[in-house]
Amino acid sequence: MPAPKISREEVLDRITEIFRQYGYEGASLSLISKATGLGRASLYHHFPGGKEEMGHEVFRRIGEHLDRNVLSPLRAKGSPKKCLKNWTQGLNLFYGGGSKNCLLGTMILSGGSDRFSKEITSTFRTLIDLLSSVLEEAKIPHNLARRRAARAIGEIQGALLVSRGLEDEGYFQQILEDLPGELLSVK
Amino acid sequence: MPAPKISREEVLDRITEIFRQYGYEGASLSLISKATGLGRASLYHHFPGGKEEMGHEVFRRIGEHLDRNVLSPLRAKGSPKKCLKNWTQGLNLFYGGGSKNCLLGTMILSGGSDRFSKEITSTFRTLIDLLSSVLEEAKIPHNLARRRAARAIGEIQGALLVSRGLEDEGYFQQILEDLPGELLSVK
DNA sequence: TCATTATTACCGAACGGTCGGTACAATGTC
DNA sequence: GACATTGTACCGACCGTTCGGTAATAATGA
Repeated sequence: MPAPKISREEVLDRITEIFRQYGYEGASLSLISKATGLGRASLYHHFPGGKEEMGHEVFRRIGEHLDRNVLSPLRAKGSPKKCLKNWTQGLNLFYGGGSKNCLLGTMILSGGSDRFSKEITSTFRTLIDLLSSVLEEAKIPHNLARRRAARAIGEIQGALLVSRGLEDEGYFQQILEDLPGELLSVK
Repeated sequence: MPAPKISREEVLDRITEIFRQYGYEGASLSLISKATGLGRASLYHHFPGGKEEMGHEVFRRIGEHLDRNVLSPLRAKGSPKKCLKNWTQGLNLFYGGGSKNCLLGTMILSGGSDRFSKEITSTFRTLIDLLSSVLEEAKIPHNLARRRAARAIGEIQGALLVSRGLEDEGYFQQILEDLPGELLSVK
């Protein structure tokens, strides 16, 4: 076989970036072709299922990235406070300090909601489960932990959206800074 | 002149619904034509500027709705607590209990961000200004009031998005219920 | 009062262009 | 030669938009 110009994972990363920026409907094959350097035919060779298959693969890939860069701190041993600090740091990097959209949000509001509802809900659930388990480790009662975790996930999504709406990335950073303290507050 | 089949404001309301559901790019003229009962060509009679003019008009119209149904409680005389309660009630109605997208969020993440950035930022700013002024009336220091108000707007957006992601409208309701208390807490 | 004229509302058909997707021959590597 | 990979050329469907034309009402003048 001829040496691929570019690895499959690298292809997926670039497609991810297009989906993230333009949403599912806005991510045209022309854009994807340009971003990957692959012609239409090549794209269909790698993803016979077309755009929809690309979408599913992108979710798989983003799951890996999320796991490695964002979720891993939540699984690490160490004080909950430290865990959460590392988590928000990971989030900040993952979202480019507030400059990058979240693929989940973009997909939900740009026509991918029906196609990828399974991936979307399960990703949100994983996030909430993991976060709330850290809170429980900090002696926060189960129900409260779950409520706070769910709320925090919403806050992050909202912060990404509003910081874009206000054209002020500082907004995202602010929310992120305050999160660990509020999640662990005894109130 | 022949009697219009449908009033301009009614037309705008239906177009708004399409934009809200499908986003700017996803809202095709065919969809809009179907929703309004007007042929594609007729739409250009009412909106010579085409889809983009429709977008701007939709923002004007949604501004009116927002003002009447959501913002007015914040301007009313009365205890801040009462104001906020009425506000969240208005929000709940406005967003169909969490079942309807927010036009702002949808536009931001579906290709309308550049075209309508002026409308989007100014709407967010108005919301934050008004909300924070209510908090200041409740003796909350200026800076804290502004931070809490901004955070609340983000939470609402996040709640709408995540409730869709989790396919659980209860999530939105929950956030909404807790908001007034947290905005006014002395902590 | 009644025909005439403007004005307005609307639509069918078509424009050039892009969409996601496919058929197939050519290429390069083993 | 076998086979994975790719470029080219193409498809029908739909995109936002425009044009030519029709029909209904309002305003006009005799």
